[in-house]
Amino acid sequence: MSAAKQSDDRSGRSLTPMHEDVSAWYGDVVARAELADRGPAKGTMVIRPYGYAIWELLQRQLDDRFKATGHQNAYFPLFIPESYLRREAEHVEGFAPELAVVTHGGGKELDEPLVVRPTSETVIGEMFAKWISSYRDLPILINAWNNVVRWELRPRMFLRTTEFLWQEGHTAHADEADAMAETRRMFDVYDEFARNVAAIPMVRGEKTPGERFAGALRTFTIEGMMRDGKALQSGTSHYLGTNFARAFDITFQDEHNALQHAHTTSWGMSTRMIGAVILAHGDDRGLVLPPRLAPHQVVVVPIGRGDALAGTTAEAERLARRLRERGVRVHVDTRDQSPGFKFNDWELKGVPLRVELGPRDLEAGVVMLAQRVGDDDEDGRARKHRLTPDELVDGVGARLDAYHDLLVARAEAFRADRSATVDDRTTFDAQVAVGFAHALHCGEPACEEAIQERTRATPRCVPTEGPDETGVCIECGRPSAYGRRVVFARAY
RNA sequence: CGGGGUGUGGCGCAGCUUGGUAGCGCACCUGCUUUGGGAGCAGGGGGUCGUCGGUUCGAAUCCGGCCACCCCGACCA
Repeated sequence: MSAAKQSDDRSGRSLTPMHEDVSAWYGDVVARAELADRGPAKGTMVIRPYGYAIWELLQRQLDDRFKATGHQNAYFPLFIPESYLRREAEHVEGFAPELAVVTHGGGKELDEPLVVRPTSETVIGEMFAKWISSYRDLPILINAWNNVVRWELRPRMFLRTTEFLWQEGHTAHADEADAMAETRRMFDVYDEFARNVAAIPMVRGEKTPGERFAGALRTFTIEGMMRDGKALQSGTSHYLGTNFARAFDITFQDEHNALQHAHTTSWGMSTRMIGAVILAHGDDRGLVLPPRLAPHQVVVVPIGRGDALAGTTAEAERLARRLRERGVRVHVDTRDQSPGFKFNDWELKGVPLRVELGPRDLEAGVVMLAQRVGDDDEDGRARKHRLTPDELVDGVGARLDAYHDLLVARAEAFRADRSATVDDRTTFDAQVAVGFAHALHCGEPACEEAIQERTRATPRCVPTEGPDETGVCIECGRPSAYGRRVVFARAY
């Protein structure tokens, strides 16, 4: 980034405007909202308390969904013998370029190098083989919360770092139908989670062969649209067939004494989802957090000086206690800063609701309420509404829910505005420059590459829902594949 | 790996052309005054100028090597 394109005042108070330079804006927000810092080694990231609090909320709500669908958590090792990766041909090929390999330990060269897991299909396959011998052992439904390492050439905070946190689900089933049902079930869980927790409407679909997970037969993905019109893959669910079962001897005896290979699945969502939240909802004032992921859903700012401040602070604490009783995450900002500073700071940090409580309010028995987005005045500032403490406390749950719905509706409207069905190349090229293009495609990898070469757009997915349609490929004119339109976009 | 940049207090930068031993803004500390949209004044702390070597009486500045990081492409959750 050239110095000239950066904000005039990156050290000061203003963020780089999003329309000016999304990349600089993103970096500013991550730093100034105290989500994360760069680690000392290239591509590494320190997740700061505010950012980690978001991750914990995400983690908990996603984990609840895994438990509700019958999964159990377990932990598998960080180090994997290098030879394991080689056992599944496509899998090695896919991951070889981004592996970190440990060659020395305890001051000695290792007999066999150890790979730092880029994902755990192989170790888990090995363990499944040990644990499974009968159809009665199936299905086995496991999830692991861990860190993985993929050597990245071009890191970007949260979106693509060398080490990242995620969960990886791994299951084994007696037959294809059961494994496919699992693949789709978790795909639905991710989609539902993205919408109902992260407030991001997703395009649901299946990856084209070229974009599939290395070693998978089918890969399902949820793709969100970011504020710059680019797509972000936010969760994937794979049907692995018997590929890993054959590579790791995951076999069982069925009801008829016949030896069979298990059908496996895997599915993951990562800290990248935090990047999705930043890029899907943020604006020129900074972060915009969906209430279910906001570490503070409400911030109360007491105003005044001297005795008056002591009075408003005491009242703010009382109010906070009442809100907490309703299960709301509240923070009272008692820092020695001006009110104006705090308003801007919490807007930057994306807090959904702000309550101001000054001497005049205390006198009148009211509080002032402002919300982060969706209710601005002509000057682009949040409108302030006068409420009694009772009204605030009684209405806060509904207000947060409405705010969540507002974020979803806003993101849907934005996506609709930036999506189009296109049938000619000129329109296609213009469309992928600003958003999603729904187009017919022949399915040939070479043709996908030609499109990417020219427009930097890739097929994101073949939507799972939507009308059947056939015709000719937008690029080469040959008959279309998939029986559906394909969503093309530039992607993170 | 290709292309483009940058390395100077915590952050952002100036100084380098024309060598003379480091400065500005923000942040930080202290005090007083302030507090309804990023407070003011005064005082103060903090930097072997990425690194190694060379030139020179003297190097942030000139020369050479090395290293690191950032941005744009190819790979990826």
